[in-house]
Amino acid sequence: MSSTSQVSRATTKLNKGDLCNPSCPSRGVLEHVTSRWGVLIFILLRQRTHRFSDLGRRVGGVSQKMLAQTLQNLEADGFVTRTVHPTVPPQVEYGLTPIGLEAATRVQQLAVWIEDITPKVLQVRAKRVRTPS
Amino acid sequence: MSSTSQVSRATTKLNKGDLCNPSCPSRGVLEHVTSRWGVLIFILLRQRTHRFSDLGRRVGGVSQKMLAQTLQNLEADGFVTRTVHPTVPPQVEYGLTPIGLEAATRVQQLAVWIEDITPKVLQVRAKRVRTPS
DNA sequence: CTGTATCCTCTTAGATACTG
DNA sequence: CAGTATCTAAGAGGATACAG
Repeated sequence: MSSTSQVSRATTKLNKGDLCNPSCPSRGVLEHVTSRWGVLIFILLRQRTHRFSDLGRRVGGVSQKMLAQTLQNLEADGFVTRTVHPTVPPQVEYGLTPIGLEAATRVQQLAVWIEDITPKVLQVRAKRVRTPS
Repeated sequence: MSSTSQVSRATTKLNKGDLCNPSCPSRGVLEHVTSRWGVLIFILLRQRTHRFSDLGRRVGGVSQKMLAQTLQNLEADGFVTRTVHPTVPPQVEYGLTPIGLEAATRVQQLAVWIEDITPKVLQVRAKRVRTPS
């Protein structure tokens, strides 16, 4: 508990291809980006900016809590912008930073590919249900 | 439990860009591929085939249970091959199918990019800690 | 409208022990 | 070696109520 020297070195040092290391900070970033709701938020924000309730309505099955939490993570990482319009009632606009747009593009490319091959995956899954031997 | 008509229609129909729909099957596939351990397994298997304990050693922080579970998911989806060599002691070789290789390549591209921008993300996070206003 | 706070449930995931 | 089974702890996540 008291040996911090190793830890501090581990968290400040960023080795390439070190994702398999549990203390690699990139792992946290990757998990934010590829998180269940993060992916969908990226895809929606890439089309246009959205308001909070907007996102809540379009992302099927998300709760307010997880929506807020995911948005805060992505904002803290510098992917998402949060703009408060001083109107009444309050209106908050979520968008993407330049780096967020790049992330969104990459994530969506992966998502589109997944959608493309999903039929094939479903076929494979279905076959595996057959009685083996 | 007995009304299968609605469900079967929902699961067989694959609309493009329908990821926001909670019942879209692509969401499950995407979650397998981008899962915490799935990403790392893809990256390792892209280099070469690995044995079970091999993966367990190289993927930092994974338990046998999660390793087996993730591998089974990816195998059931048709991304990962599992070859049992009838030796003693038993030896099981995990590798990638053609479609798995494609997935691994895309996943790794994303991972590499994340590693690239992680320093920037850490800077943003650090700044947010400063006293606001 | 945009959240936060609380409570509560259910899944995930790790540790350990055990089997073929 | 390559898993499975079981137990348990921690966290994800949802519903509701409430605040600014």
